[in-house]
Amino acid sequence: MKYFDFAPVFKAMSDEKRLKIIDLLSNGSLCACKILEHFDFSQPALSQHMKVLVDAGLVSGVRVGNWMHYSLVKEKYEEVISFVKQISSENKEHFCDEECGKCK
Amino acid sequence: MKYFDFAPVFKAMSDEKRLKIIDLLSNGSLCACKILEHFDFSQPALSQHMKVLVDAGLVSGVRVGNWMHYSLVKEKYEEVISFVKQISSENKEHFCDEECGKCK
DNA sequence: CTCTTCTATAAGCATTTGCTTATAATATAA
DNA sequence: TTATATTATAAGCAAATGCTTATAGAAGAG
Repeated sequence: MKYFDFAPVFKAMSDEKRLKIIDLLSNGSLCACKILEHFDFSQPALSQHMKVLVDAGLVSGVRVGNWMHYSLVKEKYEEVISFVKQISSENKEHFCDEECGKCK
Repeated sequence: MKYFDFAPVFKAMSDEKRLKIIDLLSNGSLCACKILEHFDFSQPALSQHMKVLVDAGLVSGVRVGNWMHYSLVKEKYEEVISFVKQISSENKEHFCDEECGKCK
């Protein structure tokens, strides 16, 4: 089942600061140094957060000279939305379609 | 910003087994013992997973005699969907609406 | 080249997570 | 009551997470 692929995506979204980073990037790309201004932690900490977001496919980064420009991968959020719709909806194939015999 | 409230929800969804539990419950409620049949881990491990899902508001549990009947809180998934839409969409108020001065 | 700026990586550490086994709590049945 | 079945909690442990400081790498300016 493809939801195995989404666990790392939700893990990347399970941190308040990373959600804030996503929000910051929603109106357009920003360089790392600009994102860092919104937080109290160190530059390496941000670099690690960005790596988590990039590895999850939620954010992409391109180097422009000395700066890393990060931006949202919009399609990924569409995928997340349709996944949440699918996993929570009835009338689809899933693992347990037999009755629960134990529970009377 | 309300996305601070969603970090725990995504944390609950950041585990493959818990996503599988959500999928199992999508066609109707199941008792814990029936859910457990789909996994290799112990009964206490499942109990802890269910607690995470219930605490996040993704699943509700009611005791029926000896059994706990778990079911999805459908509205919560609608909330998650609209949150993902909102956080990834442009043209909304967010933290950083000034230009990135450093990045020329 | 050297120097500076921006970003990434390495190592260390405290906290959290996810499991285990053992035990307790809850509810039914005899 | 006692016995059984289902679920929850406690304690312990290995692995993962998120931060720190120190260092390294990458790119532009002089």
